[in-house]
Amino acid sequence: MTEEQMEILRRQIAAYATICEQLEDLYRSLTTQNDPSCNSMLRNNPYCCTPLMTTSSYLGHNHKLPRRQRWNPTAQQLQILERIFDQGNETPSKEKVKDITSELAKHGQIAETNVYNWFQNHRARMKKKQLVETHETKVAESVEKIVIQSPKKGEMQHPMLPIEEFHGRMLSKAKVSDDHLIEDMAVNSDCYSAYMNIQAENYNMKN
Amino acid sequence: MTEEQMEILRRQIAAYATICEQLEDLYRSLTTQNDPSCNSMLRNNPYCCTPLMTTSSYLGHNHKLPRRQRWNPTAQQLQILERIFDQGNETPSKEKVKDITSELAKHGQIAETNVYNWFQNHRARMKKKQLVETHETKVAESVEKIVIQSPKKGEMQHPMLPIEEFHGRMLSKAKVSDDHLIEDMAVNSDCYSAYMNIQAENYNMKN
DNA sequence: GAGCTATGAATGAAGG
DNA sequence: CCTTCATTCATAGCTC
Repeated sequence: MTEEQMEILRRQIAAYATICEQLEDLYRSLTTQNDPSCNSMLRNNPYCCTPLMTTSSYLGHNHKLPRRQRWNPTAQQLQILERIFDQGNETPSKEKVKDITSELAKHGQIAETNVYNWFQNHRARMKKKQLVETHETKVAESVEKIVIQSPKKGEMQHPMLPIEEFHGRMLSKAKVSDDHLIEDMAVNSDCYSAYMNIQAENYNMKN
Repeated sequence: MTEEQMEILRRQIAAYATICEQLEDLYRSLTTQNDPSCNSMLRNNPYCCTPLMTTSSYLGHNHKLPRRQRWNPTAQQLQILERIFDQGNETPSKEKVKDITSELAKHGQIAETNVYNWFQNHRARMKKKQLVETHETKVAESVEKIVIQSPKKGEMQHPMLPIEEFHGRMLSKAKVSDDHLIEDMAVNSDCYSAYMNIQAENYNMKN
């Protein structure tokens, strides 16, 4: 086989490689079912991407497997969305969604469903986050009131409270019902961690 | 403060750090309240994980106190999760997640969110793996049956089938319904890639 | 210490 | 709204 024949073969292969990619795209655009294997069909095939297959540049254009993408808010869009969300986080009406969408369209590609979904998701997920923040606030306040204020800054007046005594002090202030007791046990273990670390830092500051 | 005192303090802190983790686990095993903050109590506490906390090796065993930026299942937990997954890999309900979480809490730090995420990820990734394997099996079988057996080894009896003809041969055997037709289009693009590469390799072997 | 893979987590989207 | 899925991001752990 002559070098010229090899050259022809390479061109042919390159051409077919592109056709394959186009077939993949066609498949993706036709099917309504998302098929994750689709994306990696060529990539994971041991027969593909052999040295010969890298010659797709023979076709003259660098074909870049376009992927169907989901909306990704730009930084500006996010900023605006969060601002609107903060000033009244009720679900916006249809009219409001329209307005917001046209506003955001100035800063990038967007559709009304994107806005709607964003508010739904953001609201639900902020709500969950709220639980975490509530918990952390409890820890911070408890440590502030019960632990930090007792020793003077920069020194340790009493060496490390035993954990039982520490919990006793915390629980005596916190217990309301059994449920609350259990919850406060968790808060207390955090508080005690904080307590220990602060005490240790105080030691360090003296050295 | 003498160095000896510091040493005692460090040991004490390390011991209490472990106690705190155990308290956390206890809390998780007792509560049925969905509390996503639980997992990140120590992690998100600004007072934790200060330099002094890295001295946990003082406890004698090399428990390296990973900073737990994200949950890492223990071997036992993984084993249980996979067992549960295998006996019915539908997404577990909220109640089920709670039960599983309590069960796993006996074997180490965990939160309901972790369990939920694990099932989501595991299910999705098993499914994807399955599809890829199915696809690759199809490609291998098709290439074996239709492509490789036709030319004799080391030579090419007919130069490169045009892709239309190739697809015609493949589809005539594969078509069952419209859905299957579409899917097999994708398989065929892979098969043709394989076909081309094998033919090309045959050429190369002769040189 | 720069890539690579596995995988925990975050997020856009869809359906009920 | 709530749940769930598909996809993407991020990083811990590994290899060279």
